[in-house]
Amino acid sequence: MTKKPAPSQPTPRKPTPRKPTPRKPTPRAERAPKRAPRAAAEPKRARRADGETTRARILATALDLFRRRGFERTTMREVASAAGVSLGAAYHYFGSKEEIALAFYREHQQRHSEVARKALATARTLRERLDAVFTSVLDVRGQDRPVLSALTRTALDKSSPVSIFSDELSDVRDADLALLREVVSCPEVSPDLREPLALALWALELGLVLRFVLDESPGQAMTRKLMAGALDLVPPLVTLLGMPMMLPMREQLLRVLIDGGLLR
Amino acid sequence: MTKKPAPSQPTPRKPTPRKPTPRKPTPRAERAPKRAPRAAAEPKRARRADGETTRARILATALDLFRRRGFERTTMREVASAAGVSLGAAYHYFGSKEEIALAFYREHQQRHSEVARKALATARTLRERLDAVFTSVLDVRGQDRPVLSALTRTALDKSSPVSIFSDELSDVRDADLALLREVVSCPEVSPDLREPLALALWALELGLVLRFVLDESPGQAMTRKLMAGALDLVPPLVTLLGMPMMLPMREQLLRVLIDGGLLR
DNA sequence: CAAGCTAACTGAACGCGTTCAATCAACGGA
DNA sequence: TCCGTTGATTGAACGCGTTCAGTTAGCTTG
Repeated sequence: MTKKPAPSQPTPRKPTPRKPTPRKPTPRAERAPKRAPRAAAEPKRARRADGETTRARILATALDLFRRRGFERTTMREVASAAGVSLGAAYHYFGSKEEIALAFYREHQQRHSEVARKALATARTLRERLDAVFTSVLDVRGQDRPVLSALTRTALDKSSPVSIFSDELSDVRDADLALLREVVSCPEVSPDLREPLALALWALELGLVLRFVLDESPGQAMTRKLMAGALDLVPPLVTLLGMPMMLPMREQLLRVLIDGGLLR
Repeated sequence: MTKKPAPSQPTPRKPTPRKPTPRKPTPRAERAPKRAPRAAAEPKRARRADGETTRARILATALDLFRRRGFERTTMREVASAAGVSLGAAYHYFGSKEEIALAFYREHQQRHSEVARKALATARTLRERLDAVFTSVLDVRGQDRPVLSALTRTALDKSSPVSIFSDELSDVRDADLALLREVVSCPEVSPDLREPLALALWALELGLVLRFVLDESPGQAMTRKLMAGALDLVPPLVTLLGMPMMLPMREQLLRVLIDGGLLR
């Protein structure tokens, strides 16, 4: 059933590009240990799973397939059937394939924050602190480099909700920036220089990760060297910027960043 | 005809992601004025057009549709039928939809080179010269900003032949870099600083264009301000870098760029 | 002129992401 | 007890990019 032949219109029926995404399952409260109320002694799986569980299962299955086969080569049909649900069910929980990738990226960011903060705890100098964050970001990203390289293509697309610049990912951005704000919170950096420096370091991190993802040298040795060099360069640069003769330039730089909508 | 039901394999039949692109029509030599040898007096269009012409027609049609409807909303079927050819013919000349976009991008680069070089001819100071290039890039890109914003997503994808970093676009990259090398070829910049500075300015240009494409402020005023600020900042920075006290830092920076595979 | 070759061209079919009308299961009142 | 609501779930269908087995037109060569 579900007839809808209507072969009269060969023109595209969908004028909107792709933006609906009005999904919002999130049942919010976990419903007790989950047991059938009538046939309480039934050992086999509940016929109707609760949403949270199914969502988690789809996500885990998808991430596993992404890692093993890559993002592009994994189809939504594979994800659905490997997770034991129908294709439609997958779309009930995730608005698009990219939205699953977003969850993937979130997981990465979280792991990075954890590892980096642990390393930051014992780091004293600016160089050590920056090293803690940059090394850990490459280490964490390195485990899924092939998958990430397939996702860079969506990272810049502002029409996609999966862009680094989208509102949906603002929390990830903020978490990353927070990490770098911690890095610059040390006596070597004068307070009024901290905010713009954190921003600059965030941009540097983005570039470094991009270079890392594209780096085909064995073990990504190129990017590791680049990182080491950047680490050596930043502290002297900060010292230089802190000198009194640099004040006019510093003020100009700040004005530019603010006028350009990048700061404050 | 052309039967091939084979419904036995629900698994994807195409293990390779998408990379063939072995196209190479280019008949190379234009075949005389093109006229039917037997019915010489026939006024209607030749039944079989020559490849170059058809290719150009498809390209022009596609660019027009991209500009009017956007890249995503334009389908290959629309392009083909608007150009008066079959779908297959379009794929005979262009390996993919993105490959047409690549031609689009090439056209942009060419226009930019022309405009910028004209402005460069009368520019003396470093600031004026950089202004010539940066202003013209925003002016040229500005005309197709909406279309370009749909293409940023492919710009970073190394698996796509349309990435800025792909071999297919190396000529465009080189042309852009050449422009910036011209910018730094002035007495204000010491010769050994020119190459790394050109590279840095190229990166700055990329970032500026990205900001421009994402900039939703009216007239992209934000990005224009940002550009003006950057223009004010670069010459003093160059002067500073040229000072003797900066020599060790300069050498270190150079070593880093070379080690990181970004220079030389 | 026939045979052979090659580039131009065709359109049906495929696989994939995505949509949607419909069905089903569980719960909360009346 | 039945009814309405809500969310989980299904799978057929759609549109699109892309592929490919053909066909056709125009040439070169014998």
